[in-house]
Amino acid sequence: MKTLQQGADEATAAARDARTKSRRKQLLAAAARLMEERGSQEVSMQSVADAAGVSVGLIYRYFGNKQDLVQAVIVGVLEEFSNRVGAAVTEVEDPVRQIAAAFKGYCEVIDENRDGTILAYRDTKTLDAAGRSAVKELELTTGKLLSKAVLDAADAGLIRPVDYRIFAFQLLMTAHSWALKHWYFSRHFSHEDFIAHHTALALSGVLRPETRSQYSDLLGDLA
Amino acid sequence: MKTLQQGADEATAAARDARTKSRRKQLLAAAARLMEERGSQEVSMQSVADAAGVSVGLIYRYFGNKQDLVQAVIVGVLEEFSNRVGAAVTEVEDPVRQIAAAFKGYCEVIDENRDGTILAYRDTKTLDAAGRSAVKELELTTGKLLSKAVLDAADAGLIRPVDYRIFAFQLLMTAHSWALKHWYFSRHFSHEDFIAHHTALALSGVLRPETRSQYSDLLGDLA
Amino acid sequence: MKTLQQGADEATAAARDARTKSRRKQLLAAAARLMEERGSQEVSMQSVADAAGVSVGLIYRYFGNKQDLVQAVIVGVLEEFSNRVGAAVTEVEDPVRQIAAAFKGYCEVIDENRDGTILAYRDTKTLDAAGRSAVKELELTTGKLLSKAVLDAADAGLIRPVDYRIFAFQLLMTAHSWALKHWYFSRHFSHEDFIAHHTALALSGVLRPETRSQYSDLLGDLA
Amino acid sequence: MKTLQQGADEATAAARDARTKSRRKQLLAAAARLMEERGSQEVSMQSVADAAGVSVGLIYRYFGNKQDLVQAVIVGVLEEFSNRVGAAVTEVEDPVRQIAAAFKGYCEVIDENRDGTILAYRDTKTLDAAGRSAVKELELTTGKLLSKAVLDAADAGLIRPVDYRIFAFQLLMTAHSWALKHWYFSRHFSHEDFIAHHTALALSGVLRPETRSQYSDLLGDLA
DNA sequence: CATGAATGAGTGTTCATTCAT
DNA sequence: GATGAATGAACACTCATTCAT
Repeated sequence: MKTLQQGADEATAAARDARTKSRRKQLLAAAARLMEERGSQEVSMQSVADAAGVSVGLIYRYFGNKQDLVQAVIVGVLEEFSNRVGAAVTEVEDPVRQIAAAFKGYCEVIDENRDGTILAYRDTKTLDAAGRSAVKELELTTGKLLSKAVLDAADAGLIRPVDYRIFAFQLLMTAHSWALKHWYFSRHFSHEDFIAHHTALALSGVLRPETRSQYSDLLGDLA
Repeated sequence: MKTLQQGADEATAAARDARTKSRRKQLLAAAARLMEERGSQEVSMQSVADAAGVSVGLIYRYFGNKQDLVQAVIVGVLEEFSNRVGAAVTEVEDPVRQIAAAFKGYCEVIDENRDGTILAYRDTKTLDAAGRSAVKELELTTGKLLSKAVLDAADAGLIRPVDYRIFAFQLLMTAHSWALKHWYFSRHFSHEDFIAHHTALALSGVLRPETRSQYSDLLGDLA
Repeated sequence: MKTLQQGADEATAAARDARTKSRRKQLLAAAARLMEERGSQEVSMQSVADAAGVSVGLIYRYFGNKQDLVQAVIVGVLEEFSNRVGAAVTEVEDPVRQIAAAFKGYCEVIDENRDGTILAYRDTKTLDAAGRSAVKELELTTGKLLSKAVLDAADAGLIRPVDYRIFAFQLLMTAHSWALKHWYFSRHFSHEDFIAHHTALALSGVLRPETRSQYSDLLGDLA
Repeated sequence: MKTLQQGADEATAAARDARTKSRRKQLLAAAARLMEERGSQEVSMQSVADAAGVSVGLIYRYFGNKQDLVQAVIVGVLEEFSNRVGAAVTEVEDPVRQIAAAFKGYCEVIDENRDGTILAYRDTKTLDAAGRSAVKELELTTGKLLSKAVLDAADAGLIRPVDYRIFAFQLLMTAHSWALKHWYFSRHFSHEDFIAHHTALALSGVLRPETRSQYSDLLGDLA
């Protein structure tokens, strides 16, 4: 049985924990906003503090040093990517349509956080070995969501015998390219068109002739 | 008619010009080496001077400031890319094989300068508007070499009606991905395999059914 | 006559007082350990709190600021010195042997707290005027224990007419030097040898020729 | 034979070298003044720069970091000590009078740089292992000047068989004590008296009975 | 043309101290 | 009494840039 004091201690400990978590989030959000805008190197700890409305010293209670903060921002971005793609995949049954859904989902997350994507590309190099590993791990996790769908489609005999890693990572890179080459693509295509074109192009490369007709809605002009 | 003095002046002017150019190259080479290795932010002007065996002050005679130097390095990298890809394209006749040749050429240049590729991705953002424009322009130039081949193939009725910009930029990005995701691809594929797989995948997506057989050597397992 | 309440108040007041004192001791002990190890400048208030198992804020209830804490640590060290030397002196009768006993006692206390000795030397300067005075006062107190023995020996006609302050402080400094120059002395002498040599040297300088033979046990080779 | 250019190069190189040396001295002097006054920890690099009339950055061209600067200051102090004591010793013949001269010389240097002495005591601990070694080495060097005289005196049969290291280091510590306990000694003694008293006390401890009369001028009241 | 000493604003980081709980 | 989150001034150190020589 708990004494009153223990109950109170637990309550305050829980409250403190909650505050700690929200502080972290607040700092992370401020840092993410600035770093996505300018790149981590151009963001000083002081500017993060200012943006978050706290003092510099406080950041160091939540993140050991700047590199830790940068890593947390990047990991945060990638985690959200992974979560949302996971959700997108599970909403469909047909493996080929799963591929399309995952790709679409990924493209959409990327679009909503283009700056985060670019940040991950630019600043992963500044992390230490552990940080880089963590980032790669997350990317692999996301990649596996796609690989799974590709393997399922292959097992079902719906697609040609393509190397699933080549194909899956190609899709990932394509999604990234919307952020990385936005200056070019956005000049010529809406994001929907970009997704449609690339979905068609990718599937057109792997679908078996006899199954193409089932997916003519995805193939567009390439049907 | 030229006086002797004028002749002498011209001669020295020319000599000076030559010396200026070689100094620039020397500085650029030193800067490129260091920046590709560590990223431009991690390279100090002093370290460039040391690597080039000159004084810091001298760099400022050839490049207005650090950003100028970074820009010159990146532009240098991209120019070499462009030149070498141009050479690769013109060596074949068949438009489809031109596409394959250009892609292969690009991949090879990228492979030989993976660090330069990454540098261009990481540090273009630090340039001013003019610098970024210059870089984009160069990338477009390279892209056009591919686009041209794609359009020719389409005109010849060899491929399906794919958007040539989507397809061409896709090939560029794929080549880049060898550098950008080298940690992943090199784990599973030799560079030759990487090229072969991606060539097959890309062409498989656009070749018309009736022409596929002509290019079965390029399509590999996807033939 | 005391009311029950008053009695209770006194009891709790006494209890509080006791708790206060033990808290002070606990903090002081933690601080002393750390500061003797690393020097006061290298010890943060947070690290003292951690070592004592309390919060930072609590330290400020017992010591106004860091300087107060440092001062209390140093004073504590010196007080212990004084107490222990006092005990050593009173255990002998013969004034000359008192000198030797006091010196030996002091050397032993120093040896047992070499770090404390060094701390007092290093960090007294960081104290304010009041702190420095307090420290000097304590040192004088200790010095007087020796001076007294010296004066007694002089009164008894056992030693030459040496300036007692010069002689007494010399002994103090010699004892300190075991801590201050430990890197040197410990390389060549055990602590017992150190004491023996210095006792002999010091007494040899002041003993009258006619009394030397009584103390040949203390004079060693110098007898 | 030297070309004109080579001659010019050498001239400028020499001039630069001279300027470099004087800059170092200037910075060292400024740093020494401040650090002797307040202790190295209380002196910021900025304050050294200000005192020397230069910018902070410049200090780092001459001293790798703050610790290097502190070490250079302490070493500078000790080197001067050593030099000046060396000069004092060589001016006399009689070994016993050499001891007295060296001690007197040392006391005088200490008196002229009491703050430097204290600095060496306080801040040697903040140096790294290499720095501490360098400092100890210098102290040993100075110690040897005294040891030599002591050994000579022993060889000449002028003094009792005292351990020369104990005796020599005792003299060093005594000289130091003028700086370390200046608050006490200066209250009671002029520096001359301090030297006279301690010379007498030290020699009285080691002189053989039959030689005392030769040095009655040094023994004072203890004669 | 070439040097490199000199500048000084700016960075990441620490830590004594306060105060709401 | 006791906590520890929060503050912010201070620090050591870096580096792009300038300019007298």
